[in-house]
Amino acid sequence: MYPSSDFLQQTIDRFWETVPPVWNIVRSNVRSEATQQFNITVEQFHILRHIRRGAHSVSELADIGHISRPAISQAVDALVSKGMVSRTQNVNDRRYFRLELTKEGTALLDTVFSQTRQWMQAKLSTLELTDLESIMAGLGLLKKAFCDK
Amino acid sequence: MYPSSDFLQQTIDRFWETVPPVWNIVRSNVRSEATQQFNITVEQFHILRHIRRGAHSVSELADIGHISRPAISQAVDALVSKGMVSRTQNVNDRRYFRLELTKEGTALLDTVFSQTRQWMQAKLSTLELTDLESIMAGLGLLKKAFCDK
DNA sequence: TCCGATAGTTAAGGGTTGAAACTATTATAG
DNA sequence: CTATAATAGTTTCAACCCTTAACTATCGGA
Repeated sequence: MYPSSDFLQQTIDRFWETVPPVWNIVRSNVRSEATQQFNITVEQFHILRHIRRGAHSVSELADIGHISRPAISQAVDALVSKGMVSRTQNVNDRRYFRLELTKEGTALLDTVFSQTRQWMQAKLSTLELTDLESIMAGLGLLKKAFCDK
Repeated sequence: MYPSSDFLQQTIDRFWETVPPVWNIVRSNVRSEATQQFNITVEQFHILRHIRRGAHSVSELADIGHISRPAISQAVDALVSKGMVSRTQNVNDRRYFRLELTKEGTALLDTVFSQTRQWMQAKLSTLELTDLESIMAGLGLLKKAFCDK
């Protein structure tokens, strides 16, 4: 047991007192932006984000977001009927449907994301550069510990 | 603009690619532990945790978790009817109801939390002590930036 | 050709959520 | 000492999310 078990405990406690509340705060900010202006839910916003970042299928989205495929499928369906995402069947392997953002979807994502970014910037701008570096490093390690392999 | 705007962007990007997936992973782990053994949902687990940490009213729980009072109220209700939480009216100010864990609630929380902790320990034990310190620091700053004031 | 794997969907059921309106109780202003 | 405002908490409601299980369609290899 390399890292002292005590310190591990404290880190886990810190996780619990930080991640859920912070995520709820960010989430409700996104919700108010996205819902009021575009009638888009937070989960749908997530999906738009991931599609732009290169996830082009339901399964990929499910893997990345660690959510079940049916959940993704339903959300994508909503986005397609809203005209934010297009779904085109692959010709070579017809099991695949390639998801792409439409022009409207891109515009929506740009708007909501830049508003959210601005809000997050305001929050984070209370910190020094070294603090940001610290957050960057900490999150990177957290991601590594939980998401890798 | 002290911290370079660029680095701020990168930090925000890192946030988005880390927090939601990590939280989903942890969430589904808790869900499978708590649901299968005790028929308790993740949100109810949260509430038990916070009550033990000293939140003894619906409003406090709502503030801490950044969730609406009605949502808390309903979840607490479920926990009371499951016998995990007791609700007693304050004699001096009868608007208040003090929430406490019952013996069963404490036992449940102990079990689920220790299982979750074990699982998280396994994940985090791939890291060095300095990495843990880094996570601890980063999360602390994140909490400060988003939750304070 | 048949069987197993893969992509995705549908169906059903339980939970969550926030807004708005409501009750009950206490504090405060006049 | 009332009228009013503030606070704690609940109920209702409508929309939503997620999971499991079962299903369709398609592909790939034995």
